[in-house]
Amino acid sequence: MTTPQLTKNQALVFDTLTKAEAPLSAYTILDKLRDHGFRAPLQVYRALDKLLEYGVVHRLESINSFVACAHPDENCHSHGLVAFAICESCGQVIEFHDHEVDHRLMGWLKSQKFKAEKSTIEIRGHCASCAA
Amino acid sequence: MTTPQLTKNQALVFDTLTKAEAPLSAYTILDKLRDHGFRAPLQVYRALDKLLEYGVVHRLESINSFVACAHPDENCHSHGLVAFAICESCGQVIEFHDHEVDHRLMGWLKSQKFKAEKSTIEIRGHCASCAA
DNA sequence: ATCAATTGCGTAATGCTATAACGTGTGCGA
DNA sequence: TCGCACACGTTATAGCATTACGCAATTGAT
Repeated sequence: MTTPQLTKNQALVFDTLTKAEAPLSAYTILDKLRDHGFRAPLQVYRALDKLLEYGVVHRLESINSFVACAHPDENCHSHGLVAFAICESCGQVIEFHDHEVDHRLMGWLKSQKFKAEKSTIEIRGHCASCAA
Repeated sequence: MTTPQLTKNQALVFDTLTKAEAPLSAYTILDKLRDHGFRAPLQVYRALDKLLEYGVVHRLESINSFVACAHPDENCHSHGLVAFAICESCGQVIEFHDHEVDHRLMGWLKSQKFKAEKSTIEIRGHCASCAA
């Protein structure tokens, strides 16, 4: 699956996330885009939905925020599982793909006859710079 | 760490979660406990905070809900990582502990000099009964 | 070319999730 | 008995997400 041409709103949201150094909440994105004509949360959520669908943005469930995918080149949907380490001090996010973890979890799910659709792996703590 | 005697509110919330067949949101718990004198969200959240601290309840970040721990005997804080499979049809949750996954993730975190504090592994999909 | 279906967009209103900021009562050790 | 820690109760507010409605642009089959 290749990423289609982004619409104006989608491009604005994506650019905002790309330039940010930490995950942003939908409402933070909204505030940053008011000068570009954004007025309501739904404009952000609709763009985010598409960007998530295209796999160029990730949602961080544990902090209700969004980040641009760290692998602009490849499409993230092909990576299987993705894990995130989220620094609670500086907000920085490290993205991680591991086939071992993937394989192990999938094996367990299979043994339970569970059909996986979406997955979330998020570790919160402190990054190297912030861990005093 | 052993679980202290629960207060009245904590016990009410814990019982509600234990009897439920699926995860409950804080507000759902609140509604179920109105007859027992609960009137405000904070009463629920305060009880939940303690129950989470004691390790007898888990928070499911991806669906903003809470479940009683599936291992009443042992204390969940000792298990290291916990993974959940959440059925999007029936709401049932399967809890899972795996040292392999644990070890692998911890290894990666260590290589990044990242100090982990809280972790979330949640897989959403359909359980054996619901996957038509 | 036209009509229908799809998709994106804008706005307002609403609902759900979580916390802040008060103050009260109770038990307990110094 | 004073001070502290902790649980509790209430009100208000902040933060996150969706529902519902209507319009505009695009596509694509007839």
